[in-house]
Amino acid sequence: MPTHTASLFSIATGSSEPIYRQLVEQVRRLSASGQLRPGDEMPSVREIAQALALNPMTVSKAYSLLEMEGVLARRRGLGMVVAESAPAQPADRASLLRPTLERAAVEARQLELDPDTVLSLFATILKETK
Amino acid sequence: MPTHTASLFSIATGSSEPIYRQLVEQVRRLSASGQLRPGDEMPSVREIAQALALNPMTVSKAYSLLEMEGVLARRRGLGMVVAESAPAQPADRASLLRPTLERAAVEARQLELDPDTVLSLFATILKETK
Amino acid sequence: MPTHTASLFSIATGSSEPIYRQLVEQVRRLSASGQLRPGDEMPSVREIAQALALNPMTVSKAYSLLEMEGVLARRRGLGMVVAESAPAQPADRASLLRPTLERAAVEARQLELDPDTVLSLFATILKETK
Amino acid sequence: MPTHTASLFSIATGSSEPIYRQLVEQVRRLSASGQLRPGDEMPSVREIAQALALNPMTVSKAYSLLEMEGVLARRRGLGMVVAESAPAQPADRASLLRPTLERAAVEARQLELDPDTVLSLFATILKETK
DNA sequence: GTGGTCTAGACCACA
DNA sequence: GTGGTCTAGACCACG
Repeated sequence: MPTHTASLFSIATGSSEPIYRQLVEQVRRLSASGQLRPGDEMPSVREIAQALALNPMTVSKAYSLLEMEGVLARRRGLGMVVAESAPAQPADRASLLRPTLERAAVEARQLELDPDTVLSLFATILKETK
Repeated sequence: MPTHTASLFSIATGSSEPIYRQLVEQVRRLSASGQLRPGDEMPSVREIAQALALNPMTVSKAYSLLEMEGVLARRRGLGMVVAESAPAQPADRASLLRPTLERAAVEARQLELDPDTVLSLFATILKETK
Repeated sequence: MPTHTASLFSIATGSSEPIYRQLVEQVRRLSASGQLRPGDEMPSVREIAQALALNPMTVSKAYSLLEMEGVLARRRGLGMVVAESAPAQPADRASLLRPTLERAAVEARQLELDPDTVLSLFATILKETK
Repeated sequence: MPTHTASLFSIATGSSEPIYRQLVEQVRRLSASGQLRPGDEMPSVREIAQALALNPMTVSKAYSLLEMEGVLARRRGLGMVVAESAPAQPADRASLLRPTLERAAVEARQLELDPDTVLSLFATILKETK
């Protein structure tokens, strides 16, 4: 199933997070959650670059990294597709979230915040985000 | 009350986060959590630089930013102290944690993870970190 | 509209005012007076550094402060531009001059100088400066 | 006539202007305007330091500079007095104000402000300050 | 003693 | 190409 829209992605050019990394992580998550499935065709570099007003090199760099990771595969003359071996197990999904949660835990400890307080705050935020 | 130890700080030189920013955020959290209180004398630039094997200018940059933020105050010729107006309310402490939690919530949603799963994972990580 | 000349700036290396601050204040005034307009590309750090025979880090420090102030914006990998939100109203221009005028007024009062004398002296100086 | 009060001076420790320089300039102006007259005894270093909560070295540095300038004179065993030769002509008084006015003129020019606008603004400020 | 500024020169991340 | 970070080492102003 081809993926026609470049609007899959939402890029914050003002963010401190590099653009290419935003792209990489979004594709990684879309793949892990099954919203992108093995065999899906990715939009071309040029298409994404134009749609998001980015430098094509930036998009290309993201694709290259995703290819090295095994999330995407390059099909000569056909563009990039989601790799057949792309992992989508729940366990992996959770592991993608772990680094951010660990960072939050460290910050909470430095702030000497009570774990229960932190958990209930996080629960509230999770509901707001839903 | 003077602050004698430069071991207040733990720096990860290998991190992608700039050293001066690690220092800024640690002081900000120590102040917000009340571990540094208004009037406390900060260790001198040279002291921290030597203790952490950093260039004095790196430490100085962190101090300058903290002064601009209003967390620290400069006593000319005498060193830096925690500013009298430095905020330390619990509400502020939680707000310092919010951005990271919000980011985690967005990532969880993109991964289509169940909120309860996420919360229990976070609870586990909080215990590990304690 | 790109800004081609680094000769926008005039630096007094002998002054007691730090170079980076001279740069900051000049950009601030050029922006407030409309000589630099939102979207204008600033000369690169290296370009200014070479033109004025300064260390690039000195220029970079000025740019960083201006970015924090919201006068300039960073386009990653592309250089700095004048921020869209940079203020340029006449009211603001006058307010930028006020502190110096207030200081002069206080000094005049301490010297017990007649206001009319002071004003005519200032008028003369304004003509000389023009 | 002895000068008993150290409250002659108002020091802003938070100002960017060095304390010793604030002292120097205030004495200079008080002398130029005749509020301090030749032969007047100045408060002792210790007295000023205690009254204003300053480091005695800071006060001493100011006195030394004023002595070098010829504004004050040291009378062994008697402390500092205002020098007999201390100038108080109106011309000198105005010249003490000139640097600040020149700075204001330069800033006004850089802001491309109309001289008449600047003058009327200054007139207003002078009235407020009176 | 304190912090502030500047230089020269290196390396990195980003587009 | 762009700006960001860091080091090593110097000098200065302040108290």
